[in-house]
Amino acid sequence: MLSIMPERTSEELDLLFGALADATRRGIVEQLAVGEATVTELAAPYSISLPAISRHLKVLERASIITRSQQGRWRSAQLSPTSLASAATWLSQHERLWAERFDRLDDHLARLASVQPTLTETESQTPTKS
Amino acid sequence: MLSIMPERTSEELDLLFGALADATRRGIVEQLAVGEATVTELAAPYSISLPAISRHLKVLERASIITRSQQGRWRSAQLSPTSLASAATWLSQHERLWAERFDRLDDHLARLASVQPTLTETESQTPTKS
DNA sequence: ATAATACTTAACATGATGGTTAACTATAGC
DNA sequence: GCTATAGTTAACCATCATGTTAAGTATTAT
Repeated sequence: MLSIMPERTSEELDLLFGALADATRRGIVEQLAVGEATVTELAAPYSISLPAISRHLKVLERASIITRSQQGRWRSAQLSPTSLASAATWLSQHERLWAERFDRLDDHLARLASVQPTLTETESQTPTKS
Repeated sequence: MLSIMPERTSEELDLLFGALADATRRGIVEQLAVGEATVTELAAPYSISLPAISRHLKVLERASIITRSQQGRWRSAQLSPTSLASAATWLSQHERLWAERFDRLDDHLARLASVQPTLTETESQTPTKS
């Protein structure tokens, strides 16, 4: 398999998936997907304290999901280029072993690539036995 | 036949990503990708106790990553059809916002799709764990 | 019936998480 | 210099996670 992404160690994957296993942190990632933001901006949607946000950011940074920079007294966070892809790669590698399921994901991704989809559609759940 | 995954609640994503944030559990998923296996078989590669494995399986089950069945006194685990796709979907939806990175992943997936193996065998258990 | 096998559940120790408030650092503005 | 602003670090607390061993359940084998 062509290596686009560097091999992640097990610990790196622990950090990566672990960082995503929290709603606040996923929210921050979503917010950062729109664009770079300061800590206070990132904290705004939540009712938790700034130190709590600060620590969430540290978790995301340790997982290489974000990078941080400072200008003046403002520190901004931005999404790291390849991070989430590592998680996606792990998933796709294991999904690959279920052919139809993989196809479905691939189809899904292909559509996402082309246009902005309307995200509600009845789905046909076909339980496939291995 | 676009099958967008069902919307996952935040808690479901917590469980999903949280379950993958552990090397032993990812190992179990990898093992199950080869085929269904019993608890003892799944435990074999690891130096931890059976109760520990048993609990890991419960975590994976709660995250809907696996399902379990019982025949006689043997309980086997099998990968659940749509589970990992939910995580992959979340990732792809957020990756989408970085065009080139997404394209790279999409390309990657497309290549995987073309070399797709058909792995529909029964019980070939090979405890090769690293 | 008894014993072995394949697990699970219970009880417990320990460390990691996620939140808090209080105190600290550093820059910006007056 | 003084004060407000932006953020981090420290200390603490409650809860969850992950491992252990011991005991329990259910099925297979003798």
